Order: sequence, then structure tokens, then C-alpha cells
Amino acid sequence: MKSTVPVTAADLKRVCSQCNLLELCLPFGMADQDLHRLDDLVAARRKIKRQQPLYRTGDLFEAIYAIRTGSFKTDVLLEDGREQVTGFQMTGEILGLDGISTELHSCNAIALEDSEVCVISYPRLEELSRLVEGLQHQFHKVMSREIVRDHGVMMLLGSMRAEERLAAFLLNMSQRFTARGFSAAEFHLRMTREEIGSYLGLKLETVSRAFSRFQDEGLVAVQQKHIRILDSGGLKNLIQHQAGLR
Amino acid sequence: MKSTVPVTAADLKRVCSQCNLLELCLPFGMADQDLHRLDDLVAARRKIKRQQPLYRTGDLFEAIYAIRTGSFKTDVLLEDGREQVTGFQMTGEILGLDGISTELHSCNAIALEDSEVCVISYPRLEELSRLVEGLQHQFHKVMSREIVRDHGVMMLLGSMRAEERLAAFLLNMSQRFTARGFSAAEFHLRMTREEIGSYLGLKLETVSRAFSRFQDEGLVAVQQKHIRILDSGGLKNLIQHQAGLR
DNA sequence: TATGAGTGTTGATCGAAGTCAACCAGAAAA
DNA sequence: TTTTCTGGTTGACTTCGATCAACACTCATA
Repeated sequence: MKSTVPVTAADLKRVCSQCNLLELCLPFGMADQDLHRLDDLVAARRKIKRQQPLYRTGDLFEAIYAIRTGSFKTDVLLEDGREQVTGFQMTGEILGLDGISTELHSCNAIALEDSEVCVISYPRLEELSRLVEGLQHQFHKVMSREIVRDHGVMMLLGSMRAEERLAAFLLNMSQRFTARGFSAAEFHLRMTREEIGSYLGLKLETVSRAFSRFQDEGLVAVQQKHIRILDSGGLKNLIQHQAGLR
Repeated sequence: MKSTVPVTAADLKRVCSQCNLLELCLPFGMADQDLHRLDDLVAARRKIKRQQPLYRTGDLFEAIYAIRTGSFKTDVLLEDGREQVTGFQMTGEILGLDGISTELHSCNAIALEDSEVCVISYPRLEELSRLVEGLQHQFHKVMSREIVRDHGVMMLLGSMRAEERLAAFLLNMSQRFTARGFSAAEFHLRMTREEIGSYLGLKLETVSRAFSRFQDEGLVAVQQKHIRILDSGGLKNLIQHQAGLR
């Protein structure tokens, strides 16, 4: 039973053309006169409680989702129970693109906190993007960006050592918080050490130790999930100049 | 100076509607009456010599490429010289999707053997896919498939041990050769141990040792780049039932 | 205020894969 | 034919991160 909340008149006032996430989200770069046409694209919103799935592996693919509030992780489960977190998503980012290829979702999307998403009917998106060039182009960009991001993660997982991976992760989070108008230096992680570890191909103990080492070296101040970056240059150096191992 | 070969009358006879790679490539699933409209999409072909780049990181993005003959690797280079191979591509597969997001290519595409690609002008592809629903949908599927594939690689890199990674790699190659009408059991790898290693996040010595172990265990017969799979079930078992490490 | 579950930190030990190095095979060049 | 080069294999040794285990902190709820 999906908890899809039907659209109310009040909700409709806050559709794409009025949304403050515009410049991060799907409609970015569209001509003003086209923006209002998006308003009927977002057919509904859905609230997802912390730890609950937005969709699961094997679910029928019908829509993609734009995050309005909150954050998510996506993961793939292997038969033997191993989990690989494939990404963390924040407001304005798009979820569900994995489902287009087979009409079934190929990963789980789990809310890291109570969250709300815009439900974008996929057939209507295809339809509308045949009419609105800017939408089509932006949609392609969003998919392409996802591919480029994934290549970055492969770089992380394939050729970096533990501390480099964590440094890259922290800098990436910082940059994404900045893009949303939050502090680049101080933020709150919504995921556990285990989830970070899974994403980075490390065990939670290794993540914890790397955090401690960064703290000892004065690069960051860590208090559980609360992170303060003290020396972002130092973190960058760690990635670039670490002797080439692996 | 790009070695783009201009289209000749003879070439045009072999465009999409006549191409034997149809069911693997972009036009798959399109209505017959629309297929001929693709024929002016492939504006040119390009031949790429072994070891030569089809495009490089930072190159302006103008087109995507469908592989007609041969094969490629894509890789990302870090400032300090580390290389991460992000994928191996075979006939019928699409290259260049990484470029859409920033209008610049974000990786290198290098021919593993003398190869030929169809050059698909990206602006014309967008234009045509606004007119031809089947093309639009298939293009989206191709991008989505790339995302799903990347998640699979993250799973490999993040949660599997060396032998599991190589087993998964061999099974994947076998499956793709099969889809192209070649033997599932016997094939020729076009990439070096080092390239396989980079893709799998391992050193070439580790790849070599894993090959030797597989050979000792009677799973495959290895002779340099020539591979014969003797027990594909055994390889599959290796992936699924390996005690959960990492 | 206890109690307990979930999450995070730290230490000791172990092992898979990396590193370094020698050697081999096949292909191309001399 | 020999030489050279690139790519592949194998062995000895090292090391980074995994594993196992103990303990600390936070926050609900009894």
C-alpha cells in the first residue's frame, strides 16, 4: 500500500514554477514560458518516513522522483545479503532513473530521514519532453550527470585508498551542501558509518578510524554525525598527492 | 585533426535500417516505418586505429557514437597518473553519453583494436527523438541501462573480493559475446591484464593469479587473451556463495 | 532512573591483495 | 638467427584494511 498523498489546491501552488529548488532540479534552464507547463507534470507528492523505501528492487517503474525535502540512499542487495550503497541523494536530485531500462526498479531507494518527493509520471515526462525542447535537454543532462557521477565513484572504489575515499566523500558532501545554500564547512550527515562504508567500499571500523585520523590531523572536527571541515585544502591534498597505490 | 570519413553513396546503403546490429543498438524496438528516418541521423562513420582515442577528456561534446566494428575502453585519469577504466564497450553499444551533462567529454574512449563507429549528431538525435517516440524511449533506455550497469560495477568494486570480481567479469563478457552471436564459452579478450585490473580495482598480478587459480580449479582454460569457460556454473557459484567479506 | 538497542570508537590480530622482483613467451625489429 | 619489447606469470615479502572484541555514547522507553 503506497502512501501517495493526492494533490490538493494548496499543494498546487507550490509546483515547479514556484519551487525554490528550481535551479537544482529537473526544470533548470527551461524557458520561462515553458515552466508553467511543468506544473501538471508533478501529479502528486509523496511523504516517506525515515528508513522507509520510496521504491524497491523489482517494483514496477512508473515515475521518477524529485526530492523536495529530506534525503535518500540507493542500494543494491546481493542474494547472500551483501549491500552496496550506490548513492546518497539530496534535495533537488532525481531518483528512479534506474527503472527506465527494464521497466522495473533495479535498486532500493530508502529515506535517510522523513522526506518528501515530487512524483513525476514517466510517460507524461516523455510526452512533455517531446513538446518542450528545454525539458528534454535538461532531462538528458540529468541522466548524463548520473553516469559521470557513477564514473567518479568507480574511480574512488577502484583506485583510491581508504582515507582518500573518505576525503573525497566529505568534499563532495560539502560541495553539495554549498549548492543548496548551506555551510560548506559544517554539516550534519544523515547516514551511518556503515552506510558510508558500504558506499566507499570499506568497513564501518575503517570509516571510523579514518574520521579519527582526520580529527587528529586537524583536518575536520567530528562529533558523531556532525562534521566541521577545518582544512578543506588539506583534504584535497590528501586525494591528489597520495602516493599512487592500489 | 579528426579522421572523420565523409559519407559516400556506398556507405549510405548500410545505415541503420539495414544494419545487422539493429537489435543491440539505439534503434532497437522502433516501428518499421520510423526506421528509415534514422538513416539521416548517422551523418558519418569514423575509423579508429587500435590504441587511438575516439574522444578525450575535455573534448567538446557534439555526437554520440555507436560501435559498428571493434571495441573500446573508457577511462578516467587522475592528476597523479592513476587510471580507472570505467568500462569496455563492444559492437552495437553506445559511447559518449558522459558528454551530455557538461558539453565536454569527461572520460577518454580508446579503441582496443581497429574499430569503426557511427557518428550520431547529438543535436539531430534530440531533434529526431522529439518526433519519433520510439527513438526517444530507446535512447532513454540506453542511458538508463548505462546507469544500472555502473551500479553493478560499484557492487563489484565495493563488495566483492578479487576472484569474485574476475568471475563476474568473465560471465559478463561471455553473456555479451553470446548476445552478438559468438560462442559463450570461448572468446578472445581485447584488453590487457592491466586494463582488466584497472576496471576491477585490482593489480595486474592479482588478475593473473586469479586466472591461474581458475585454471587450476578447472573453471576456465586460459591462454593469454584466449579464454575458454569450462564451468560457468562454477564461476556463478563463486560469486553467490563466497563468504561475505569486505 | 534504569534498561536496552542502535551507533560509534578503539585495540589486537589476521589475511587478501599490493609490492617488488625475477623470469617467460610471443611478436616485431635488427 | 639473435635482439628487443611488451605483456603475462610466479614467488617472497609487506601492508592496508578486515575481523573480532571490548567498551562508550545517545536516546527511547519501561
